[in-house]
Amino acid sequence: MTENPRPALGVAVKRPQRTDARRNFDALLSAAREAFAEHGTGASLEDIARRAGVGIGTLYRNFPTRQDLFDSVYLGEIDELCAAAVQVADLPPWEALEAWLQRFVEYAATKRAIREELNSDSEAFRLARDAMYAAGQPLFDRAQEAGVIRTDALFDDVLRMVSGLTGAGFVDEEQRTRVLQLALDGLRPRP
Amino acid sequence: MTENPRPALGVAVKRPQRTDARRNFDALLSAAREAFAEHGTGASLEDIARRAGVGIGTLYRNFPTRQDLFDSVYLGEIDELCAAAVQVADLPPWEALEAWLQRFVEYAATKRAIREELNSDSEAFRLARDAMYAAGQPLFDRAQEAGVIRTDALFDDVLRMVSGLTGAGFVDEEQRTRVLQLALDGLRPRP
DNA sequence: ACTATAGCGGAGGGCTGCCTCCGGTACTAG
DNA sequence: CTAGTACCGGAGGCAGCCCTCCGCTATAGT
Repeated sequence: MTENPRPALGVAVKRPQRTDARRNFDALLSAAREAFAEHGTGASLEDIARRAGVGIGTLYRNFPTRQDLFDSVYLGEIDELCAAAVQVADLPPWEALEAWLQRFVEYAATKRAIREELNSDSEAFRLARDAMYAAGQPLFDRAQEAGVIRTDALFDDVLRMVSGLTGAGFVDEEQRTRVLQLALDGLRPRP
Repeated sequence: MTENPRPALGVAVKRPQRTDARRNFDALLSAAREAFAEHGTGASLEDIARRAGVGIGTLYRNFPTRQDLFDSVYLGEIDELCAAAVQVADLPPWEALEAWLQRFVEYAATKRAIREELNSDSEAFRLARDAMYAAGQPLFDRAQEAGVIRTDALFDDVLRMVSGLTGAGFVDEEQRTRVLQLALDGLRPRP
């Protein structure tokens, strides 16, 4: 799960060579994932090191800045999300877009830090946003050309709408799905 | 603007008697409003005191806990928002609901702290949520009875959807309005 | 087995924020 | 004007976080 060496979105921190070092590296990554999800962007680095059962020095050696750690945790996942866009490509236009967005919300809903950062203008997240656009725009265009999305809607509108929904704190998964569908129905052409 | 003594939502901190003390009290409130909007719930209290040109002791005397300050800043405003629900009551059902929600988004969009807290389960914000429900539900019901809102939508869905949109970070006010309208269109009955 | 070295970890200095406490200030009533 | 007191403000103790530095340890190649 964490040992995937894929060069996510071009921003990378190199994984150490020695086996013990790799174990620590992975433990840090997974501790950070937890902490960021729980406390958002500002999670304590010392706490992350503690969770990982590792000295604070080890954290800093692997990830010199908070941003490095943050990027390592999330960019890979965003990458996967983008990849999911091609997996839905064989569905009908509307269903494909819907499925992808649903997956996006599902993913982001539990990641407080992602939500905080999504609207920020940090370097790495500009990349992430761009990637999301590159992945989603074709789905959107296809649906629009097929006439199942009103012509006055922009993909940017949709993405931001869905980003917002992501942080809305629903009572359960079911409501989340329901509301997303409600909102997406607003995209259909009015008769 | 800040000298309104209305007992907002029942949670209150009493405003001091002496004129100089009242000046400080108001200065704190307005500094806090700024700071909370800017840095969210975790804004530094010492910074707020500084902005208000007041000693930290004065802040703590007036607002013993962060929550007290927070409540004093926001509950009054929420109260106003609820009051706005009756002001739109003479519009047609759909337009009334739309206008009220639009106003809600407009208000909350600039208040980072509100967004953070809206989904929390803090005591005071349960009150606020309840008040919002009491204010908005009638608008919603009326629209639903008038047949301009699909029957499978719940008011809770709508409120959460709109809460979410509130934190979506749009490029400009125009986009915010547009997206909200898009999302709300999803509430209309499908032909 | 042995050694060179990649990697470890936590002590420590600096910083910021929280909150209390109390000597001093300045308003207001008379 | 004066006295009583409501109110001020910041020094100071505590806590948590950031980040660096360096003596020690465990690994990997021979």
